[in-house]
Amino acid sequence: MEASTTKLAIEQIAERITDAVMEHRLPPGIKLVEEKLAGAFGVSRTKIRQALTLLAKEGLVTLHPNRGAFVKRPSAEEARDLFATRRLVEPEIVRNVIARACEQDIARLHQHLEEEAQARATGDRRRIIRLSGQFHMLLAALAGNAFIEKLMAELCPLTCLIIALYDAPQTPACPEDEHRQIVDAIENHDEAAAIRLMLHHLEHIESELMLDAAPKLDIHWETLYG
Amino acid sequence: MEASTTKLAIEQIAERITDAVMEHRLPPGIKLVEEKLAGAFGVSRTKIRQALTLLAKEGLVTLHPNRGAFVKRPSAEEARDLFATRRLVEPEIVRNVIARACEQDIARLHQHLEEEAQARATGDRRRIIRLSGQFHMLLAALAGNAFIEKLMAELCPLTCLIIALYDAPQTPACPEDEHRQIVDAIENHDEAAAIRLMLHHLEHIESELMLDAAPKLDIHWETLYG
DNA sequence: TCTTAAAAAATTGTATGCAATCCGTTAAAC
DNA sequence: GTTTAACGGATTGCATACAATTTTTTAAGA
Repeated sequence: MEASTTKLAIEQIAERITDAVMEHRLPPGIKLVEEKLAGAFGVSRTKIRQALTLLAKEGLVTLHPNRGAFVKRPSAEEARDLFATRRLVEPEIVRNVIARACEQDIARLHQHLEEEAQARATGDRRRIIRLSGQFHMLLAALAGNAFIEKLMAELCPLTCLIIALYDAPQTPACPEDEHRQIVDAIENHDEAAAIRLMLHHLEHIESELMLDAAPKLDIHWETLYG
Repeated sequence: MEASTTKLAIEQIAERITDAVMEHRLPPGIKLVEEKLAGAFGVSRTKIRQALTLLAKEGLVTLHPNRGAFVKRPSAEEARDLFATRRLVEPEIVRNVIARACEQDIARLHQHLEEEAQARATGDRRRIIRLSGQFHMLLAALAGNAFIEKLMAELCPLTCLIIALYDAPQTPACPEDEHRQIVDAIENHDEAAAIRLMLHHLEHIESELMLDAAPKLDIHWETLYG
């Protein structure tokens, strides 16, 4: 979120804020002060304001009138709705990818798995979390339906947020081989297996959350910039 | 789109523009000049601009840098993607409504059917088109999943747009009884029938479009305000 | 008459300034 | 000591002014 020399479009600003949320650098509930962001990005408040309305539409940010913008704190019910939606949509994504993917697409998937493995090897937890989400966004992109792709582009950052809020203290990040197994099944055109693995993967993520417990209340200022 | 005395929030501005699109008052491809809208709504361009970025995110408007905002002209491929998405999502909506709907919800559905019948009786074609879309939005709202509701709130106006672009010249609006039959099946908790009717309804709408022909090219200025 | 070039008008992109609102602090009252 | 009121600073909401860009108009040339 450091100032940049090139002029940023509002979508790019929104994207950088989204990345920060996905990497848990901006925790749920934190206030996004317009002037601070304007300074950080080297633009006027006008553009920040537009970026924030965009993010609010996306659902990543909550706008309280006259009080400002805050990173969303999804309720447990929203979290359940989100996973229900993903369980509906992602099997369809898998079906479409199997039906449409060319060699180049498969190569991109392998490349992504490689990046994930690398992030795991270096222990870069933030990158691991973001890449985990982006795996599903990549799949959605390869499925070739613009609306479903856009939906997943919203649901994935929100999922990261939910994990930040409801994750058990010392849960390890999603096991890498679940992603790899899904790619394997896709490559083998084994639709049933791919869907089963995807659903299992989603249920696995959701089951490790503590959706019945109260969400984490406080922002962990000490490690915010750690 | 006339000027108003009360101060409009940007969401309300976006909503009024959406309504105008749904009622085919703003045809696909038309340019939305910021100053004109600002005058019409009695606000400054700043707010119009935010409303337009919102609508662009929603997919109802296309933003060409330095050239302005235009009501979207969805391609045939986008139209097919849209219906594919609706065929995926709306059966789930029907399932959830059957599982969750209380008497009050059913009453709202009946009330809506009544409004549709009334619009049909008075021959108010614009209102018929908008209400047809809003029937599906109402169902989505009753399904109780915020993400699916939001998705449908985007897909329905776009569907109206697609109908404006690809509809056969003298196709009558969707037969009313298809909506009524769906509500009947929901009331009877007949999930299989409700889903079958919904899919049939969607296929019916899509099949009457001329997605293989070139979209209507020009804006019909003569009847724009007719 | 058609094409090209230049000037003018219209429109978008961005920053800034000011009013309205909210938040935290201090002071007063009970 | 606790609650309430009022002040000052900070922040948001909005309109406006100006720069950058595009579109339209006008004029000249082939």
